[in-house]
Amino acid sequence: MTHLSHSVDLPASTRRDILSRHSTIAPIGDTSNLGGCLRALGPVLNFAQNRDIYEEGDEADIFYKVVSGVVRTCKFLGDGRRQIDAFHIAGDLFGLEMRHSHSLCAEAVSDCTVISYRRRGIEALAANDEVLSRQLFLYAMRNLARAQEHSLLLGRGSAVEKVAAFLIEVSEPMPDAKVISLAMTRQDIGDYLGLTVETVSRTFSQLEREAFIELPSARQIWVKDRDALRRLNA
Amino acid sequence: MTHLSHSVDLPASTRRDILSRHSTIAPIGDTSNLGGCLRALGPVLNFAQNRDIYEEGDEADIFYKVVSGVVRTCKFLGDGRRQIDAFHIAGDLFGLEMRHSHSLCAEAVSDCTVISYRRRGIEALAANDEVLSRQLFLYAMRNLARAQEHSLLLGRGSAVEKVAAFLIEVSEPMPDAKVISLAMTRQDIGDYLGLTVETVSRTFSQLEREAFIELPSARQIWVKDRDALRRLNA
DNA sequence: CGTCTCCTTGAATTAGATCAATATGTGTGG
DNA sequence: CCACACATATTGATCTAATTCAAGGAGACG
Repeated sequence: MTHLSHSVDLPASTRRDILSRHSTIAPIGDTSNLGGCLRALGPVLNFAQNRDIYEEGDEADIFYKVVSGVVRTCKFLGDGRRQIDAFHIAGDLFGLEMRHSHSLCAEAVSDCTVISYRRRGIEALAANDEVLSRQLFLYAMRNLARAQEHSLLLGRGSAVEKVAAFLIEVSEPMPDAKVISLAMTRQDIGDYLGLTVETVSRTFSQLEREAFIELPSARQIWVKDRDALRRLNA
Repeated sequence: MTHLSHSVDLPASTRRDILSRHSTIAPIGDTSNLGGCLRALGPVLNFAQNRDIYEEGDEADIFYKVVSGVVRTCKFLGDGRRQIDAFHIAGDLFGLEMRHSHSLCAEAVSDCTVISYRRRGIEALAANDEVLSRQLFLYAMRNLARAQEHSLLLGRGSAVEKVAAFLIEVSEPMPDAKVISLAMTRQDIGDYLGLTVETVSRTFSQLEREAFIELPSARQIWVKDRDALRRLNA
């Protein structure tokens, strides 16, 4: 569900992909049944790493589903401070809005492939399809519940609690993976958790020192004991 | 929209109500068209100040609309830290969930009156009513957009920015009111903004010193220049 | 090999938290 | 009506978690 995770193999792959090609099967994610209702509606698009998919304020007549790679949706303050709302992985929908302009922007964390859908299309369908319209409602409610959970973390969590929650979140969709490959930078993680890069880095080091995780490389994380991490969150 | 605001006159009014009886007309709030679809379904309930309406984990077969007074919905961490998700005023819906247990708890900030609805009822109606099901979707999306906006504040805002945003939020539904009566304590405001009571109090004092607001009493706030406050948020 | 981006670590700083004391206000019971 | 108790608010003094500033290090790529 709009989770954050590692990059997966890409059609237009660059050299950097070879390194992050750990190719675990991507989970279905947020879309669940909604995905079924939407199959084969739109064209496929590719975005290179760090490319904007859309900006805040852009017309929101199209929304997207991630096929591969990772997408971040975020908001900015006037002076450039950024808050990442969510990381989206294969199967997740993003960019579906109520208003006709986007309230967040979307950027490619890694090179990625997405499918686009016309919003008018889904609205027309939903009007005659009670299953689809229920799925739409559930989609929004699921994201809402997620946002509320994240608010608790942002408002009341310590740095350790935030990072621990992040690690649980990224490791959840792949419970059997020994090592998780992160597609995002420390800066991204900081902007997701309301921390600075330095604090994220220090907290990773601390968790490694305290034997909760191991860091074979900066972007590779071995979560040694997920339950112990979970216990860090009160 | 799930806003925070002053207490209004109550059926079972206590002495304290007489003091906060500034009786501005309560705005329609979050419900908008959804309200129309739901008229006259459930019984009316009264809750005294600080009473629980439901707790996190309770069965979510009923949801509510505020008739008068203010309700807070919140989450807790194991050690008692609290994050208030929203304050709900007259016209706002709360407690409508996707799962069959509540993911937040709801408490009466002031004495309040609410109407209850059966969830099964609305689900049955929505299946045959495309207008209602669209309203439900929009209701969820509106709350989602609100939660995302709030995350930016929680994750990246300073104390002054948070308090300023809060003041704008409470004063928005009553643009003509000279003085706003707050139903909630400094603790409530702190738990909404991810701050301590002391920081909220200090920030109020600071904003008064800097002439953005005036505080005739702790719960009465005169927002002297809303646009100036807005400029505090980058 | 040099450059660039990302990451880590250390030292100094600070915004906000914590601790503590006082004030204000409201409701209670004599 | 006053005296007291209890909630809530304010303010000051300290402390600390996280930020900021600064310096290196480690990959990745041309």
